[in-house]
Amino acid sequence: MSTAEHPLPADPAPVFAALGDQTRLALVMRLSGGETLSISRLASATHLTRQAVTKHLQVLEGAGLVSSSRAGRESRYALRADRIAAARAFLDDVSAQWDEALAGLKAFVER
Amino acid sequence: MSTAEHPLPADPAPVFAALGDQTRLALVMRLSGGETLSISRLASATHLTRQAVTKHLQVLEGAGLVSSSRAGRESRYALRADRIAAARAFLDDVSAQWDEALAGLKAFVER
DNA sequence: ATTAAATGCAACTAAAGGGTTGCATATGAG
DNA sequence: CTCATATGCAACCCTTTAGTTGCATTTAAT
Repeated sequence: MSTAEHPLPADPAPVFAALGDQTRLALVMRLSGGETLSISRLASATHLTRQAVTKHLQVLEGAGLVSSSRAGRESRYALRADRIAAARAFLDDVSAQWDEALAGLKAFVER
Repeated sequence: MSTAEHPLPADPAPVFAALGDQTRLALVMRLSGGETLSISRLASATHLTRQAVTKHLQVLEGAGLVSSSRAGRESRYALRADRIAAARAFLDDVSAQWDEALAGLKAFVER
C-alpha cells in the first residue's frame, strides 16, 4: 500500500500528539513548502539517524498528517494540508466557545 | 506560586504535546466554557483518579494552556485562551506556506 | 472540638516513546 | 554484472508518561 489507509473520523488527540515533538514539527514545516521529499532527503537535514526519521514519518502518517508513495527506490512524503486544517478547526472551536462565554459574561456584567 | 511561571519562548511543540492526550483535550474542552473549576470538580467528570487529573492539569499548566489559583481549600483552573490562539497561529502559518506553494505551482503550470 | 472535603506529596508499576545499531533487500547507475 | 543508494525490519536501551495507592495536611462546616 503506497498511501496511508484512509483514516476515518478525526479524533484530534493523535494529531496533536504527532505534532507534539520538535523533530516532527520540523518535518511538517519542511514539507509545508509543498515539496514531496524522500526519507534520506528529509533525514539529511537532521542530526539524527535515517531510521529515527523514518519512525517519525510513520507517526506522522499514522496521524494522517502526511502521505507516502513509493517512487522507484525511494519513498516520498508529502504534507496533507486538510489534516492540518482539521486541527486548526478544532482549536477554532475551542476559541469560539471561549469567546462566546466571555461575551455572555460581559453582557451579564453590563446589564 | 499561584499562576504558571512566565511563558517566554513560544515553542509550539510542548503545547501540542499537552493537547495530544484525550483526557487533557477533554479538560481543555471542559474549561473552554469559561468556567474556573476545581480539581475534584474536573475529576468527577472522569473515570480516573483525582491525582491522575491533577497530573494532567499540571502538564497543561506547564505548557501554559491553563492557569491555577488557590481559593480556600480548593485550587481552581482556568483556560488561557491566548495560548490556544498561539497554537492556532502556528497551524495558520503552516497552512499559509502550503497555500502559497500551491499558488506558485499553479501559476507555473498555467503560464 | 470534630469531622468531612479538597489537596499535596511520594513511591511504584506498566507501557509508550525516541533513538541506535546491524543486517537484509530492492533499484538505479556505470 | 557490480556497486552504491535508499529503504525496510527487528532487537535493544533508556527515559518519560499515564495511572495507582497510601498517607499527611489544610480548610470549611457542624
